[in-house]
Amino acid sequence: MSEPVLQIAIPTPLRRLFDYRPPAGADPAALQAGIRIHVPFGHRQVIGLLTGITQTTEVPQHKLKRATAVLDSVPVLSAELLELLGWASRYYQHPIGEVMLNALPALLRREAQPVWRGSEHWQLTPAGIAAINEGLKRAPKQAALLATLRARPEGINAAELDSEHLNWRPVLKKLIDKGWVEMNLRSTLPPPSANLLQPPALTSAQRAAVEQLAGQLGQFHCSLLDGVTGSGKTEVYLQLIERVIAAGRQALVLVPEIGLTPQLVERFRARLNTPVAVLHSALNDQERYAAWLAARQGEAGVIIGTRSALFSPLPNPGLIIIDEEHDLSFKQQDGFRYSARDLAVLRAQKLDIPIVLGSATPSLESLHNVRQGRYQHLSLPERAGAAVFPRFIIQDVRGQKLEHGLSAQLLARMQQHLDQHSQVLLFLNRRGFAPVLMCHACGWHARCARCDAHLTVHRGQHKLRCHHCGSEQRLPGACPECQTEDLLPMGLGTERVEEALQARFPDARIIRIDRDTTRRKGALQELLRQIHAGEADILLGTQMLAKGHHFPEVTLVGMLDADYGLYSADFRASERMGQLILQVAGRAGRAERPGEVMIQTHHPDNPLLAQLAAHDYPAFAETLLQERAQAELPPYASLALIRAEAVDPRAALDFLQAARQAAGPTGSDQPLLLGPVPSPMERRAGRYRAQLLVQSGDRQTLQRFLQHWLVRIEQLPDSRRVRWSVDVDPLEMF
DNA sequence: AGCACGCCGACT
DNA sequence: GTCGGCGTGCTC
Repeated sequence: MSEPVLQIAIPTPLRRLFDYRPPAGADPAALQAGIRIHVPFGHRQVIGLLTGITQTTEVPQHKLKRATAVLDSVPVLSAELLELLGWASRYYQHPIGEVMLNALPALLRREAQPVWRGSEHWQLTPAGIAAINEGLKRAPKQAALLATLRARPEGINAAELDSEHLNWRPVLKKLIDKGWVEMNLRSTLPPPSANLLQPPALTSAQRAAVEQLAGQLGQFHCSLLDGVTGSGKTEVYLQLIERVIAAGRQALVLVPEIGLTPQLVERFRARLNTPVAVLHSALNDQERYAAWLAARQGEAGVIIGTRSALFSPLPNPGLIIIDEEHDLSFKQQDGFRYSARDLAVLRAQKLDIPIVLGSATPSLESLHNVRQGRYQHLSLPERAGAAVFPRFIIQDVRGQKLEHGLSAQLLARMQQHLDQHSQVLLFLNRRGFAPVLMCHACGWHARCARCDAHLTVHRGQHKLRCHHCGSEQRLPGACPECQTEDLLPMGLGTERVEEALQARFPDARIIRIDRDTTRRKGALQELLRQIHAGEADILLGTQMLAKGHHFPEVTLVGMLDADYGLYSADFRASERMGQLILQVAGRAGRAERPGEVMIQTHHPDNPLLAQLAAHDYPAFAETLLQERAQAELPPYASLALIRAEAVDPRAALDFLQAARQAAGPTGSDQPLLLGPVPSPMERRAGRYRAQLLVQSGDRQTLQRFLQHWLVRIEQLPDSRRVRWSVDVDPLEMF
């Protein structure tokens, strides 16, 4: 009898599995698909994943090696996940070994037998409690930290402290030295709260949605929960999850990167009678492994996380929720370029459980799926509570003299709202002081040495910075070409608007929120706290300000420049602009004072703006869908984008040209190849970039084509001298 | 991607 | 004489 052959996924960019003989003396019963296994690979030992067992192999006997050791007694990937990942590897054309191993927590990728040591958290000691009662007048920082600790008798970890305190470590050290605080290691998730909050009353639409969805638990259903901002989608999720937990099953909740805030997690923990495992980028490897274990052991009834949490083990699957399903962060933008939203739908289907895609501004893809009858449509048309929709004002700024980007009308309205002690929110999707620095004498522009881009002026830090490669230099005092000291910052950024606002409204307290003001850990949380505490009058920011946060005191929203999305090279720009405008608008308005949204534009007659202003997202989406259908773009066609980059100016284009040749003749039943062309920003970080677009009306056709074509591309002589990648269903077209 | 092998230039 | 440059080839 011959030995079985193990098919192993190896973390390498090679697009295949590798065959091995079983480890010496291995128990055949121990060789289950989904276990990790040590194997010799080339000249090193690696951790691979057993995906299957066969009896035959094409590999010649002399090449076939013996695996070294079985590492797991229980599979780390269930059959269900193995199948999903195999499918994803084929669909996204990404090497199977990288796909499989990436689905595991880093600790399992690296270590044969990781040890869970527990995560650090801190608690007050009885002496600490006594100290608070005595009062600490001379040490305000210590007092503040003690207050936080007192509010969390079950203990608080580093990530949570980061969100509430700046530079807390030295202060904490003092408290530990005094014996007021002790560090403990927690081995499991915090247990569910002893006194859970009661669910609030639902609106009729919320109740209808919950009932409809609850009636469908136990089998696959994909529903689009189309709920305007403020309509209470989260409450629908919570009540649905309560039923899933009551049935002894698990719910997986995926949220966008910026959506996963401590407040959201708190809300889940305060309501749900189950341990909640949280997976996000700020976790260290130990914490990530702990959350993964809690999911796999079924201890966590809810797993909430960003994109990669999709691959969490779910021994008792009951429900998947994708919140803000239109959000771009569900698509990974490098390496394994998967869409967590799309794969989640497939996972739910394979698990035969329901999935809910929630959004106030659904993606055109999802709306299309509703029309095709693939998704069920549930809508929450009203804002919960007494909140009213804001009124839109389309402000024509053509020919107007703008004061640092602000029209007279917007300034006047701001004054009105500020006089009524309301908050005003201004949105400008450009950070820094000015996007261009020009010499008034000779016309010189500050350009990045490594990119085809202007350098942005950051006046506060006296820097010129490239927003594409991150390089920076001192702000010059004089033109490097003609030495004239007459350099003009041109155009607007949030920093400049902030300065202008401060001059225009000297008494207003202004808070700017963009990547520059929130870089420090915990800085965003602190600014948000100030806003909620009413310590701000004007909020100014980039899209960070638009997503996920709720500002009940804001009654006026101003979009300084809505035009960039209307006529862009990227066919998705207008969809995104619309979603952003409605999201920003959703920040305004509450019971007593309905909000206003002023949109400054040079295209006041654009029908898309009119549809948004009428709160008619369906009509807006319909217009865009018709455009997409006409242009044969997604969701009416499938796309794949091959990107290439190289230091040599011609290499990327030449490589893609060769790739195009390698595709052979294109018939009418074959996908269309468009390009290669230089990328919209050809040079970035010192590399020249190009792209080749593949388009087909049929997904399957595109799949089959890519599968054969990529093998040929890999055999091209330049395929190792040029950095290249495939992006199936690309969202960003450059 | 790693990693080793291999064949030509300037060094203790 | 050899250290090391990165081209080329392989990974069951």
